Amino acid sequence: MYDQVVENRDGRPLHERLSEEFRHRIATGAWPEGSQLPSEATLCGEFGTSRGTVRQALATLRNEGVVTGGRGRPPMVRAAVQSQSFSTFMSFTEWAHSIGKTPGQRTYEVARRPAGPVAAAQLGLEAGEPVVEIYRLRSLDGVPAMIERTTFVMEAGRLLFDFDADNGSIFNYLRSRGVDLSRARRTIDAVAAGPDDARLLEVDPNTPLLRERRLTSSADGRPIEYSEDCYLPSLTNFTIDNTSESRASLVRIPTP
Amino acid sequence: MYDQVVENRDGRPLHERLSEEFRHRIATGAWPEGSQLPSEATLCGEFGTSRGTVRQALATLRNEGVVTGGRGRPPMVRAAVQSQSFSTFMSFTEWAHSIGKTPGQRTYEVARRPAGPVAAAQLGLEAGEPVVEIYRLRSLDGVPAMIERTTFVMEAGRLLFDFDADNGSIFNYLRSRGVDLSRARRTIDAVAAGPDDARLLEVDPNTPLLRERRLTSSADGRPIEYSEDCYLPSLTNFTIDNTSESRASLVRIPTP
DNA sequence: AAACGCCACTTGTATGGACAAGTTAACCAA
DNA sequence: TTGGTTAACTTGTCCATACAAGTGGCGTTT
Repeated sequence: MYDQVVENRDGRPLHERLSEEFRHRIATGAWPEGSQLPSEATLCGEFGTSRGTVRQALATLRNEGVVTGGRGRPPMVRAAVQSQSFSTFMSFTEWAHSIGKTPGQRTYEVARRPAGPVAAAQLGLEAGEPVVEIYRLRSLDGVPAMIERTTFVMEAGRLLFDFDADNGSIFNYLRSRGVDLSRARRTIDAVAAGPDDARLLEVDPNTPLLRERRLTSSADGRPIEYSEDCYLPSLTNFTIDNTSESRASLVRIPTP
Repeated sequence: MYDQVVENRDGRPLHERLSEEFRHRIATGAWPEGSQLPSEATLCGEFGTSRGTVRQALATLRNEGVVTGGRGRPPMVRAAVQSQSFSTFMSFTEWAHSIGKTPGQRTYEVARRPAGPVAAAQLGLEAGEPVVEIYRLRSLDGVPAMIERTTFVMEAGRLLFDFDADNGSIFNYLRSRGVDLSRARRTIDAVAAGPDDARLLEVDPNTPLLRERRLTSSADGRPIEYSEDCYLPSLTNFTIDNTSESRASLVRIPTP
């Protein structure tokens, strides 16, 4: 019955396809929130795999916070915020589509200029080295939602002059051009809207904004992009589930 | 040589002691950031355990983002923000100590009163059911840092009348009294400081604050506490590392 | 009826083996 | 010297097994 899950030897690991199937069952309500899911032995029988593989699949759901556990206790489906894939979390465009809204953008500037001190420090450059900066307003269903100030190292930035910044996702474009974007460090705080941002977001100056500073790097740690994104908190915020079983990946830190 | 790690059969699982030892080596610089750590086979030999156990220990470090991997590629120590344990993340007092600062608090109110609509909805109560509310100013090294408005269900709240709220950690106190606090959902956004909060934090009204709304529950999902904590963003912010390998546990969501 | 103990079942922990897939370095050949 | 191939090594995946530890239900005993 579920042979298409197991037989599909397209290279994807088995435990990955299993965890995907489990996620799908939870999303569709086949395994409702709060219900206890089948025992590991049952799942082994259903998919014809070993227990280790089933446990590996369940483990990925566990540290997404979707499934609880406990010795002797059957695992339960937990009411958790649904996790987002890396690309959904990185790309405003993809995120907007995933929540059923239409993303928009208006680009005010694409410029090659010497790096400022903050961006240079984050990107590991000397202040004054050339970078590409983009200044955009992002909207959801036509309503202004976020201001984006992004600084790219030249390696990635030079590609942007061939890109219509008013049309689509920079993240997906750069990926398609072979740029390795696979790590991101986000720091979240609050700032008052400056006069420019306030005008674009159509709010009063000094309105509090939710700021996300993001340093995106390649797999081997070379910085590619530094961005300061200011969200209208009435439209967007950030959520995380924590449990006592796992160490927190989101951490509270003192400002230097 | 490392027999004390393996031989210590005090009930703690072996893979947990291993991952702790690994974390310790990274923290002390025995395994410097950016270096590649010993092969799994080497670690098996060193600790006398099987490969599965070593891999399980490494896996916990992996989804904290501390260690990278890859087939054929030796695992490397990644420059990541150090993770915080659940209790460090939950308890302002414990967090302050972990960063070498002295926590302070000044309690302005401990009151039993009917639940307001927001707290009641979050805690799953009828509006008007009795709850215990606490209003506190938290400080770091004597400097005001955060305003805390917490609402407890009576089951936990009744214990607080026996507690000196100006002295120590409510979280640790409740835990010691047997209250099960093991899950938390945090939502982060930005708000303008109201007149009361501004006066206590010694800032101008309408200064942007970093707001964390937190619903803490027991293991089986019963809500215990709902809190709205407003941080001075100049002193505190939140940070998270993301990679393309894992689905994001921190998610961006539209405000209802 | 309540308390207790036993037992089946479940998950957590740990071991061992096997193969696949990728990396690195040494080696040989042109 | 340069290029490509090979071989050793490493990690990812998957399997099978065994035992420990906790849960819940059943039945007996009190």
